[in-house]
Amino acid sequence: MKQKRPSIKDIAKALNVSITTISFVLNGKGEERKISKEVIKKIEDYVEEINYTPNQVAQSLRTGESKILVFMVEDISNSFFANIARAIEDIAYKKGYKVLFCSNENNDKRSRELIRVFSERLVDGFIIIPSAGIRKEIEKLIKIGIPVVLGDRYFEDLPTHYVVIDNFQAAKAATEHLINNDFEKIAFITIDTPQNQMTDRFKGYSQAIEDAGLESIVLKLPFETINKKEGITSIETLLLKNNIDAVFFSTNYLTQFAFEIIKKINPDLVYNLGIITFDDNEFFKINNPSITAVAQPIEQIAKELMDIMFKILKSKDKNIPLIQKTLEASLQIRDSSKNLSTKNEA
Amino acid sequence: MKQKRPSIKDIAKALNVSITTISFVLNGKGEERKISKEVIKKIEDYVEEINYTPNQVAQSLRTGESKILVFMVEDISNSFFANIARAIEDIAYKKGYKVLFCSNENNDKRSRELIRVFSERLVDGFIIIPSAGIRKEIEKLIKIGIPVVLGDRYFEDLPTHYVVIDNFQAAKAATEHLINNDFEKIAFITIDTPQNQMTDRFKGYSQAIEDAGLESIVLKLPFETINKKEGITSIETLLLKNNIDAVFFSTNYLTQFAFEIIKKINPDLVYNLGIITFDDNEFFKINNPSITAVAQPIEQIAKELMDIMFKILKSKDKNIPLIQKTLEASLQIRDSSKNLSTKNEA
DNA sequence: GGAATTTAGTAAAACGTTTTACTAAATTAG
DNA sequence: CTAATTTAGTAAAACGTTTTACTAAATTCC
Repeated sequence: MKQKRPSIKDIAKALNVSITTISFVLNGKGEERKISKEVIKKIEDYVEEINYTPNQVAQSLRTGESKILVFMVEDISNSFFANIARAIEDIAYKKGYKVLFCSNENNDKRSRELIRVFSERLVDGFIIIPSAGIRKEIEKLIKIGIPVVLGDRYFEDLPTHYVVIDNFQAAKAATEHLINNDFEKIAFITIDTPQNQMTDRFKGYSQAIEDAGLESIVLKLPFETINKKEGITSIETLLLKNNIDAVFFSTNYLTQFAFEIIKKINPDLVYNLGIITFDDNEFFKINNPSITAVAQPIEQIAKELMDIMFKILKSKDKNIPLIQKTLEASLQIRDSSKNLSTKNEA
Repeated sequence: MKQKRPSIKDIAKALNVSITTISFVLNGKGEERKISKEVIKKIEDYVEEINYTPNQVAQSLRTGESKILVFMVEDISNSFFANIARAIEDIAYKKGYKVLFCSNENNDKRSRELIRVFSERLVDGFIIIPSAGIRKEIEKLIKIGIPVVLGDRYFEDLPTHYVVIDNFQAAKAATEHLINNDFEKIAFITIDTPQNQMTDRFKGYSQAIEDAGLESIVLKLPFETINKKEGITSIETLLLKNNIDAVFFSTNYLTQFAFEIIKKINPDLVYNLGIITFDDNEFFKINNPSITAVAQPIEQIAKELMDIMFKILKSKDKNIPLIQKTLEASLQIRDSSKNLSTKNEA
């Protein structure tokens, strides 16, 4: 059943030329290598006719390039990562690269396993949203000479190329926006992780709260408790006991998780709370109330990541200086950060 | 800078055995090939020590297998596809396969280009959500002997393996649900395409409407008009002029698109309309009102797709009988399909 | 008109595996 | 004690490219 695809050798036999000649022609080096017009035409025509395409595996083996990149994210089904993935895909295919996606669940063991699978000389480079504990593995990849670019977060003590956003400023601005709208008991709900995208958001919140002389109310949820009873209880407790009037969520899946809880406690609560979330989403726009969100510049992030990747790939052996980009996020102000009560009471 | 990774040859030199022996040992054929315990141990230890991993490209070239699958969807950033992708990824990596994702934008030209890129003997199989006009290309892939499984839709006149859901029943049940809730002017908004996932949904709606003796109100939007002025006008016109009391959207991005318009026309409109959408989403649960949705069994779809793929891969040369699965969707009943007005008026 | 150069290619090695076919030594059978 | 069999491996081909080093013939130079 399985047909044997034609190889260069078959073409050589059919046209009575050497495989070298064919290879040169196919790689556009015909003129340069002084192959005659007629032979070039003959080869091109025949290749067209039998619809020959080179075996990429053989090309890879010979050239050492696979034209495949890995994009490792926390979870490809999360809209933030899925959107970046889409943008990266577009750029990659335009440049003749393919992209292997994988989800590390922000889990070190899984990250290591994935890196191991790929580093077997199958891929040309890694774009990684790293989990907290894979500093060593990243370091090793770089030492071996495989191009690596980190996204969303990085390791403070490991010099790598990266693209992140200014999480401190973004979180500070978001918190200040709530403060300016007369919210006074503003809670910050975040993930309990040492990763700097989260700690910076926390710092931004803290700074704004401190500057305003307000009370800091923070809930740090362990990643594993999301969508679990333990997480639900923590959020319920916070919402009910602390008499808070606003919440700032540090990431999109927290918001999603918390909304279900809020809805269960009291469907009206969502209207009475000031709400801001990190990471924007189509649905926040159409929700009632529409949700104010810190929007990361998805397209730009993807573009910068890929720009760096291609720069490394082009530079081949010689090391290029570190490229570390910090982009700006933008606050999408919507209904959920309007304060409907305080002013009237005053 | 770039270190040369050790190859079998290097191990052979270091241990003074032949590369054949090493290959046998590495592939677990040591005992079978009567290699002595000591040599096996020596090789395994050394491999462990230098952290050797075989070059997958060379393996691929030799064996003809790349352990890479392609998953081609309309748009990887669409939550429906992103979720299937995630499930597929999990299954694939467990079996030692990697997954290349790509988005065809439901566009024939792009689909063809992608198939061309991949069919160059780089991938072991295709899982494809096909655009309308690539029947020929799919046929060619199958003829060449590359495993192909279609998802979400298929070509009526082309015998292929596929996994779909019973769109007719799902749409009929959803429409009947609206009818049972006393909605009487139920509009169906869909994409103008001949693909059977959509035509079946349309048929399901039509059947239910006809059975109930109601008026059929249908808007078929060309794919290109989504998020464009033209599409906005069409939806606005439908919503305003026809005095409809319910809407059934045939796919998630239509719902998203329409909600923005509904919100702009009149924020309260969303509460007064009966609404059902195809494809469920976390956000429909937390929206106000929560949105009734036809939920496709994501995990099951992914599992069936991969089951079929692995069956084909295992069967190697000999053709296996066609596997065509039709799964059931489930209606997630929420606020948006409750009728708040009609009963009271009566 | 011979040397130098250009033209128009080709042969063969290499990339790193897997696998088939072979072999020399040791063991067993009769 | 010889023949047959088993043990413990090895040599070499093959997968399909790219690329380096080569060459024979034609052309140009002076």
